[in-house]
Amino acid sequence: MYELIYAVIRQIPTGKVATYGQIANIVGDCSARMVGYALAILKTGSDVPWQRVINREGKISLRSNGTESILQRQLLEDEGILFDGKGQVDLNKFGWSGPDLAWLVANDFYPA
DNA sequence: CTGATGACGGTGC
DNA sequence: GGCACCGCCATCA
Repeated sequence: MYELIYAVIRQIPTGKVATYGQIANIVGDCSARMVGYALAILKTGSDVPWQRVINREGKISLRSNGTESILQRQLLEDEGILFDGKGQVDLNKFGWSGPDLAWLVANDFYPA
């Protein structure tokens, strides 16, 4: 059911990040909460780069656990994404512009 | 079936 | 600029 959301997230290139709202806007048929929930039920070992999805503040969203946020940050830094002193990502620099138009058309995401 | 919850976001104060 | 509230809708109890 969340394949649609996962498919979009998989399009995020290495070294870029996207916000929940961005994903929701691309998918179009769901709210930001759905994106977050989709990642919440995502199990470890998935091929979905969930670490590249952060909130609109450019910060890593804490799960109920909260400890994995550290891992998420390390994964992002390993991809070349830098954090400022407040642990935030510069969306203006690492923000994802969205998937290729060709990909959108191929997946029937083309905006009406 | 009904009510509560949540990796969020936008608006209002 | 920071904080409180409301809306979003699939999942869970």
